[in-house]
Amino acid sequence: MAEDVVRAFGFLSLGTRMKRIGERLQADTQKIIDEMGVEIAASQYPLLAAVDRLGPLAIGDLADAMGVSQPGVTRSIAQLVDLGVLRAEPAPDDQRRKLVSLTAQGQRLVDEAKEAIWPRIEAAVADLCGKLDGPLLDQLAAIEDGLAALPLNRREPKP
Amino acid sequence: MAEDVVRAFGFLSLGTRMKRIGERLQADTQKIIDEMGVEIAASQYPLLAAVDRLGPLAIGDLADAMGVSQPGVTRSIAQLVDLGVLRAEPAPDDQRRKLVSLTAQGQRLVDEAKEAIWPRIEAAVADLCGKLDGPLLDQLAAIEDGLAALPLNRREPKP
DNA sequence: CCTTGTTATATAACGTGTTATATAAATCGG
DNA sequence: CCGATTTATATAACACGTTATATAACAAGG
Repeated sequence: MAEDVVRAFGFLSLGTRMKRIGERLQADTQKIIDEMGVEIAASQYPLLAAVDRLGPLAIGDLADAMGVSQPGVTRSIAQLVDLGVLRAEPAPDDQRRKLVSLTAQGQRLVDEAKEAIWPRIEAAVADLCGKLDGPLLDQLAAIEDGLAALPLNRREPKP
Repeated sequence: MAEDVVRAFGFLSLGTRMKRIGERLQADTQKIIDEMGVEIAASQYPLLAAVDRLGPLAIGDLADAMGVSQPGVTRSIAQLVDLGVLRAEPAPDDQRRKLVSLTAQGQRLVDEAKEAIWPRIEAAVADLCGKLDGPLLDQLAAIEDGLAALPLNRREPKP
C-alpha cells in the first residue's frame, strides 16, 4: 500500500486535503439520504436550509449567505425550481431581483428533513468528530481514519 | 450582510464547509504561485511531489497514494506530459502499467519548488493555522476568519 | 427624457473531481 | 495453448465549483 502523500505533506497540501475530506463527507452524507429514500441531492440541502432559515431572498443574497458564487447559486436554483421545491419570482419593486422561496412541496421536504434526516446526519458527523481536540492536522487524520474505519452512513444516531 | 448558513449549521454541513475552505486555500495558493512567476497549476503540485517522493510509479499506485480516482490521475498525467514535466512509459514487464516519472525539466521544476515555493506556502498556511487548537468547528471558523482578514498570499514567511 | 453608469441575474467556457464502461494486456484453468 | 477472467488504463458523461462576460432593469445627471 502506498503512502498517503497528501497527508504526508502536512500544511503544504492542506487545501487539497480539506477539499478531499469534504468530498468524502458529502459522498457519505449522500448515502445516508439515499438510504432514507429521498430524491434530493445532498449538495442541495444547504440551499434549501438557507431559504427555509432566511426566508424568501434574492439569488445574490443567497450566494452571499452560502459563500459561493452567484452563477453557482443560479444553476442550483434552476434545478430545484425544475424539481418543484423552489419558486423564483421577480421582486415586485425591482424586476432585476428574483426572490427565491420554498413551494409547498419544498416546505414539506424541509420539514421532513428537519425531523428525520438532518438529526441523523448531524449525529453521525458528531460521532465522527465531536470529541476531537488538538492540532488541526491531527484532527484531520483522525477524521480520515475514522471514515475509513466506519463510514458516516454506518454510524447510528443511537448506538 | 447575510448570515453564513454553512457555518451556522455546524456538523450538518461540515462536508460543504471543508470543501469550501479547501477551495479557498487552493485559490490562495495559486495566487502565491502566480506571483512567483511559475506556469504550473497549484493543483498539479501534489502529483509532481508524489512522483518525486515515491519515484517512478504506475498510474494506479499514484491514484492510491493521492487518494483520488484513477481517471482523475490519468487526466492530470496527460496534461503534465503535454507540458513536458512528466513522462509515462509502459512498464517493461507489464505493458498494461504505465510508469510515470519526472523529465529533466520536471525535476528542475520540483527542485525549484522545494527551494522557493513550497516553504513559502507551508509558512503561510502554518501562520494561518499552526497555532490552532480546540474543537474542530472553532478551528474552521478561525481559518475562515483568518483568510478573510489576510489571504494566504499576503502572509509572509518572515514577518 | 435620454444617455450613461451600476446592479442583478443568466450564460458560456473551463477545471477538476466523480462513476460507469470500454479496451488491451496478463493470468489462470481445462 | 486457448478461451475466460482479471487487472490496468482510457474514455465518456456528469456534478459542481470557478471566472468572465452578456443582458436587462434601475438610478442619476445634463
